[in-house]
Amino acid sequence: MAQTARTVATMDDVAILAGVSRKTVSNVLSGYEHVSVKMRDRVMRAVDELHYEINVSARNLRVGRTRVLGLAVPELSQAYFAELADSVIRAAGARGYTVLIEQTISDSGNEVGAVAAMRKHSIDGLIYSPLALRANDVNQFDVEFPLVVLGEGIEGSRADHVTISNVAAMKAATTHVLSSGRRRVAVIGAQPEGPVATGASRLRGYADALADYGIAVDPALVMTAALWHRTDGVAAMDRLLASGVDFDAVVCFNDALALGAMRSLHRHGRGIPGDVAVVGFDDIEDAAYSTPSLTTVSPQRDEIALTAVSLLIERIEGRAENAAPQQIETSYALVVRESSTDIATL
Amino acid sequence: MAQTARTVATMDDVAILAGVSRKTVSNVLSGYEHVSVKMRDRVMRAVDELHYEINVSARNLRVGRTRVLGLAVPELSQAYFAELADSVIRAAGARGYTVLIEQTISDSGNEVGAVAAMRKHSIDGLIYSPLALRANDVNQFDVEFPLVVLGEGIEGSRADHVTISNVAAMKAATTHVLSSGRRRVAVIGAQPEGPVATGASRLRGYADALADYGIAVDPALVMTAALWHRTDGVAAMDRLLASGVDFDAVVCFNDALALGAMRSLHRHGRGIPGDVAVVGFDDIEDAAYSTPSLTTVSPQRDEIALTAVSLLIERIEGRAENAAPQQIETSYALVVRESSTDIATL
DNA sequence: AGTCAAATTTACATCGATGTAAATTTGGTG
DNA sequence: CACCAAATTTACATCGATGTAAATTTGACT
Repeated sequence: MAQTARTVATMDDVAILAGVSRKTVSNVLSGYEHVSVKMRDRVMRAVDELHYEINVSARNLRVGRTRVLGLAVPELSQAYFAELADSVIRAAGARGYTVLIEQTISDSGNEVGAVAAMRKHSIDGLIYSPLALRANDVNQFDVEFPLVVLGEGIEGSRADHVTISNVAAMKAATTHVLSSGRRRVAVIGAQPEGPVATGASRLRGYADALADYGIAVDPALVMTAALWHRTDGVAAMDRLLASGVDFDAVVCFNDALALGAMRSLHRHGRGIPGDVAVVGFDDIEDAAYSTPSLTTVSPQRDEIALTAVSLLIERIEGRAENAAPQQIETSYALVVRESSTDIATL
Repeated sequence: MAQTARTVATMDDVAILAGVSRKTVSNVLSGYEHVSVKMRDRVMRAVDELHYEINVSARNLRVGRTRVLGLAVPELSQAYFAELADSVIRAAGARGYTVLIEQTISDSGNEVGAVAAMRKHSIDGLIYSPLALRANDVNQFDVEFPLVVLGEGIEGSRADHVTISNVAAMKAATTHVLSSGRRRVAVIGAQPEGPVATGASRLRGYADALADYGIAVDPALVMTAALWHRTDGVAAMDRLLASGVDFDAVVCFNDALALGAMRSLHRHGRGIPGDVAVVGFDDIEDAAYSTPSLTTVSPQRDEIALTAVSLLIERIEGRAENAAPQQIETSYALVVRESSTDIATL
């Protein structure tokens, strides 16, 4: 019987052993306040003796809630999303919720709608971190349960949005390299298929920073990347180098792109930061350990996770039932490391 | 009402609309074979019309299963575990199961037992990937549901174990640097608090390789690391360099340690692979993109995940109820990259 | 001691799907 | 056309916990 599930005590068993009714046991366990100390002790003793654990399915069925939050991310193997998931799991755990992770890339249905249908009864709400949002993605958001989207709000969205200040953060990153005297600043990560929320904002932050220095955006320095994986960063930098255009810095829309770009630069014998300064975005763990270490924009992951989880739980537990959709901006910090400073930091 | 959960159709509603009994609907949906085509169509039309989705809690309560697998890993933010989780989620998904991830580090109870109690009714089985196992951890494994442990089996364990061939893999890695003529091979990752399964095996693989070359293990070259994070790799290499001992290669028990070690070497002006060859273990994504790229042992993550999920589901669905605990070794491959070859690969 | 309100416990229906076993329909045969 | 077996559908109890409302106990106060 080593691996066979044993029969497990039910609330009735506890009640019988304690010599009370089932409801009394339920009251004790759910912390109902008007229960005598004597009763509570008696019941708890029975609970301990039987190693009783509540049957979640039964409670869920009765209450209509599961205390499970969905988290939909493109794929966990991308460091940013893994670290985000880590934070979300902790934040949810602290509030007594567990997290079910969906990977939206290469799962059959890669839209919220699909997740929504599948999970209608198994999650109380969903935190959705899309790769990129387009204007007409709004209708995806019309789902059966509360939804918090990580990323900029889009016109007409009825979901809550939690996002870093993309324009300001990217502007700060770009200004950082400009302030060290560099003037030919390339950018990697623009979306090839037209503007989408996050990418568009980061591009604007880049342009704004240049504008402050009286520099016009040079289209030859704007590299697109369909996805934001390392390999796309390598490809983009390869193209940039092949084009022969002159540049002395590159700001990337995420760290994976930046690490890929550094890989390409290294292979082509360009010095970092001597020939080219590199800046990323996300502050994934690798950024601190790459060679050279990567200057990057650090979003406060824990803050994002906590905010998203709180918002979601408010909606779920009905305290914010009819409140208008919220759009919350979280803070960021520019972490300067070796890839953008000519003087070694250590 | 934007964010309020609406009332949702039940199986009874479908039955009424289709003009049949509830059980007939259930039969159609669960794929019972003796259902007329006419009936099936009629029911499915009603299902579509009402956008009916089955209530998982109710089904779980009735069948006593949840079709949810637990996955306990130390922390998702470590690339290896994130990539593993990715694979497990896909493998489980293909079998119609979903995955609930537990992080065992810094969650209140960091033992399987704790997970077990909490999740008794919410998961059908657990895949446990411990950081390190000691002999007396076996008693943790006496839980209410099927358990598959990722890592070497330990004496007396009644769980199934799925593991890479640690001795062989580490021996191959060590032999690789020896075969290129290096003779002073350091190792990072030995467990300071006495031997535990995985670390002990990898250390043995290292020693075996040296033995084949007639070299004795030099304790001065064996560096411990309490955890296997990048920062521990940095610390270990710092200590090694500070000790002044001579070495021309280092094999590490995982990639994070190796990347940390490379970071330290780089900072101290040692060339890789010129002065020191570096080899890791795990083949996380960063390994391919580090500078220089990292030679490492690649466990077949998908194979591990698939094997673990299959074993677990066999136990859950009762087809292997009383079979003896299994111990399955999965394959590995040595991926040679720049960090161990003097001739640049690209 | 008698009353009444508050405190506490109890009985019972209910959440939604499924297994069992009985009831009914369908179809093939002689 | 009657009859039996096979195919299909139906009724009903059940999984385990919780909310409602009624029943009972407790206790304060006159």
